[in-house]
Amino acid sequence: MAALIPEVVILRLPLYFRTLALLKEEKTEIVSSQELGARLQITPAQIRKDLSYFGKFGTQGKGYNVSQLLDELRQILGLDRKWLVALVGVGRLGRALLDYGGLAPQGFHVLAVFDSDPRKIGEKVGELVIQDVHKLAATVKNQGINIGIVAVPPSEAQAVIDCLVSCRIKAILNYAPIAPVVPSDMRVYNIDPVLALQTLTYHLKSLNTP
Amino acid sequence: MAALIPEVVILRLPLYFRTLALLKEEKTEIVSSQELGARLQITPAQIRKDLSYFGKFGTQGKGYNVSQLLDELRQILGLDRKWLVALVGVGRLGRALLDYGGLAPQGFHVLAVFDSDPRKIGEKVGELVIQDVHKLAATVKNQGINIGIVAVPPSEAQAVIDCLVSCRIKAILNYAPIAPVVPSDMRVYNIDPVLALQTLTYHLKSLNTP
DNA sequence: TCCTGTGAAATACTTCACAGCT
DNA sequence: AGCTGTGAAGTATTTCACAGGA
Repeated sequence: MAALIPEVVILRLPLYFRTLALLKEEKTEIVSSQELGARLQITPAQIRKDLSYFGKFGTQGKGYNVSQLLDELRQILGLDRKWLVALVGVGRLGRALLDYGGLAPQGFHVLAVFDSDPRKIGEKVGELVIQDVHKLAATVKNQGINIGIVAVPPSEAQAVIDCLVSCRIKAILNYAPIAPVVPSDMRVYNIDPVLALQTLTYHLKSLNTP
Repeated sequence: MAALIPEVVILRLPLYFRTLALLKEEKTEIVSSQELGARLQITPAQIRKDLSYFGKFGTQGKGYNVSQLLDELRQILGLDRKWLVALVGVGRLGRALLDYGGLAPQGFHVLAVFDSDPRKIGEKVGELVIQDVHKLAATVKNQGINIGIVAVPPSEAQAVIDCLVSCRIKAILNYAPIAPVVPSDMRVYNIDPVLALQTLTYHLKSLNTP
C-alpha cells in the first residue's frame, strides 16, 4: 500500500464509511461493491479500485464484511481517535453547527469557540464560553486543537485563517465565501452554498435549451 | 462553442465569477489569467482553458476586461435571471441560511419555507410563513419554484427529495447527511461538514507519519 | 456461480509551449 | 513586452475485462 493516493479517492472514502455504518446498523454483515455502489450511485469497479489502493479487504465470491471494512476505513481516515476542533465565529451558522450534534458522535469535539464581537464574549453556548478571538492562538496551543472551523463574515475570514495558520493548525473547514490563501501544507475545505447554487443554475439553464 | 463541458470546469466558473465581482468592486478594469489565478491558487493556463470552452473573452497582451467577463460568466451560469427557491426544514441550519442574506443578492429568492413539525407551521420567519411540508407540491407548482434546499433531519431527507423530484424540480442543494437517490436528470449538490472533516483527518493523520 | 483485485485500455483533465495579436 | 487561445503532450482517473479464489 501507500503510494500516492488520488485526492478524489479520499473524497469518496467517507462516503463509503458512512454507508457502511448504516449497513451495520441495519445488521447487514456482507456487502458487495455492486450493492454499495447502488446505494451511492458509484460504479462497483470504482469502489473496488478505490479500496485496492489501501489493501485487499474483500472475499471473492462474497463481498466485503461490513464491520471489518468499516474498521479498516476508520483507520485509513484517521477516525479511530478524537479530533479537537475550534470554532471561530458564533453567528447563526456557527450556532447551527454546534447545535447540530452530528460532529461529536463522529469524534469531532468542539473544545473552544471564538468571536470578535465584544457583546458575545463571555456568553455561554452549550457547555462552552465564547472567547475573544485574540485568545485563539493561546487556546489552540493549550488545548492541542487540530482543526479549525471558520464561520465568520467574509471580511474577517482571511485574518482568522492566517491566525489559524500561524497556530500550526493544518486543517480548516471554511464556511466564509472567500478564496483563502494558505501555505501549501495546509488543507482547506470550503463550503459555500452560493457557489453550489451557481453550478446548479448552469445545468438548469441548459435544461430549457437542449 | 457548446460541446460537452467538463463538470470540473463548471465547478470553477462560480469561483471566477465571485473573484471578478470583487475585482470590479475594487475598480479593477483589466485582469490577466495570471492575476486571477494568483487570487484563486489556480494556474493561469487552467483559467484560460476553462474560459476557452465558452468563447474568446480576452485581449492578447492585456488580459480580460473585468466587467465584460463578469457579464459573460453571468450569462453562462444563468445568473442573469432570478431563481426561485423553496427551503424544506426550518431548524437551526435552515434559519441560518435564511438569515445569512447572501442568497438574494445573487438572485436566489427563497419564496417558501416548509417544515413537518406542527408546532412550527404557521410561524413566521422573516417575511415568510412556515408551511406544512405536505403543501410542498402545490406551492412549487403555483409559484414556479426552480430549486429546492433540503435542510431536514436525515430520516426525512430522502422522502423530501422524492417529493421535490415528483414536483419536477431539477436542482437540489442537500444539507442532509445522506446519499440521495435521484433520477439521472436531477442535479443534487450535497453539503456535509462531517464528510468534509473526514477527508481533512485523512491528511492530518498522514502528516504525523511522513 | 458470484464477486474481488487488478493490469490494461479508455477517457478525462491539466499543463505545456508557442503562434499570433496588442 | 505581455498576454490570450489552443493544439499537443503529459497526467490523472475511470472503466473494462478477466484470472482466480470461495
